[in-house]
Amino acid sequence: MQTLAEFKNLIHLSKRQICEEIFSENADKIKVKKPERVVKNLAKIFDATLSISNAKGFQAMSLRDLSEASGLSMGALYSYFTSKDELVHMIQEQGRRVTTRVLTEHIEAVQGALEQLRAVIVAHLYISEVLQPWFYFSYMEAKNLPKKQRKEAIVSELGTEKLISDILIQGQTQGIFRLTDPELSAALVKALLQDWYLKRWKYRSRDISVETYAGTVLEWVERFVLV
Amino acid sequence: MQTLAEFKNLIHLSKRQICEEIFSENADKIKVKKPERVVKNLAKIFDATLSISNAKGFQAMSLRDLSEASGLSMGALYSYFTSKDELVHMIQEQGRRVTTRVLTEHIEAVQGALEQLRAVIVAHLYISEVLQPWFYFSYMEAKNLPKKQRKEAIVSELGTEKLISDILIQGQTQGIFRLTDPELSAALVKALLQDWYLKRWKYRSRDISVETYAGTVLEWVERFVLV
DNA sequence: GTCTATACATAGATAGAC
DNA sequence: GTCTATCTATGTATAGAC
Repeated sequence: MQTLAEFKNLIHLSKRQICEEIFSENADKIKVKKPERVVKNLAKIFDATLSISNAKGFQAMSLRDLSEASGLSMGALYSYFTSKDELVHMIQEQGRRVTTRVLTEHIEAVQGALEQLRAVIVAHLYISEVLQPWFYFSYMEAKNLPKKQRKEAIVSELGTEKLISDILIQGQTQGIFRLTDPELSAALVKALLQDWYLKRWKYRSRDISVETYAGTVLEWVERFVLV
Repeated sequence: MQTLAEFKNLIHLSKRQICEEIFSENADKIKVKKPERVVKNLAKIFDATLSISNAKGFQAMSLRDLSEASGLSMGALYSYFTSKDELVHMIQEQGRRVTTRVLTEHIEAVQGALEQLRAVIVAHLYISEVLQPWFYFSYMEAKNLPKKQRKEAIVSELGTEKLISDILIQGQTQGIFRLTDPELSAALVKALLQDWYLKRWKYRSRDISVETYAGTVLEWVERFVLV
């Protein structure tokens, strides 16, 4: 099984690079034009947003809180987004893009249903480890978002689940897996994957590493799906 | 396996009864004195609170929202609680009391580790089905609560998990179960239990009944823990 | 017991100086 | 580009009539 360190090397996912992507996607809405400055300040803004929101909720985070934590004045903040809703949208959009890319790349890198199942499980756990604040935020705030963004979140949730159920179905037609309901099985796998980033405080306090967790999930799933 | 209908008959859990308990626990803080009236209005207030909060978040629910949805004026609301924090505390407290009672009763009703494991899994799924809005609320809002209440929520989370891990350990010493890490296994079981009430929209849209879900979880868990 | 009216604080957002 | 000062809306909570 791939380790987290190997995974990190493979994906080259720097905070800087993510913010650069966000900048180029939202260049029209961001009033500041000097790329280097934008990237630096966006990183501060996103970090602070995730940190405060994950502690007490996005709605409860005032822009004065954000101003203080990010080190930018309220006026300056509004040079990087035009409303609180737009801020959360930028964050959501970018996290989804990265996640989808990483998962599909890891699935396509290997052959065979069992290998692909292992790949998607491990990749999901590792990417949620690397981007834990984003995953937690995304899960917890989804229901509080404006309607359009809520829809996007649901599509995304079902999308990753379909990656898993497709693999399960493929394995079943190949005679490798045996399942009564691949969709339900995929949902349960997803639940195990999500618990990692939802309860990270618990696993950390028990010194459970993501590799240990991944190993256990793989055992559970394989014992259930394999013929 | 017990059905949901049988479970409901067994626990005699009426909304009315729950609100009566809340009343007697908080008689000092509630200004209205006529029991019948209090119970009726508390039910309206709690229903509306859970419904609005689960749609857009407790913090985003204004007391004007709550006033409109419950049919009570803002002034009247404050006859039943003295602050928004106290309202959420009443709700949390009561749900926890009911849940703990139901789970321990169901565990103590049967003998043997495997039977107890089955009992706690099914009971947890069923009680979270009956009180779904409360479970969802409790999970989603826990991190946004004031410090003292947040602690209580964590204690409660770890408490139910310990019910499971104790059973696992007991089964292991009896030679019925084989596990490398009972605590981690209990955590994974809990994750599966929680997914039921966290994603109920998904399971409902797929016509998965709680009995079907319970059956699948039992299969997964048994295949993993049994020697 | 419940209502309406209102006090007071804090929220998001913007204008204009630098 | 960023700041301070400020506008307006909305929040929680309460007072006092009924």
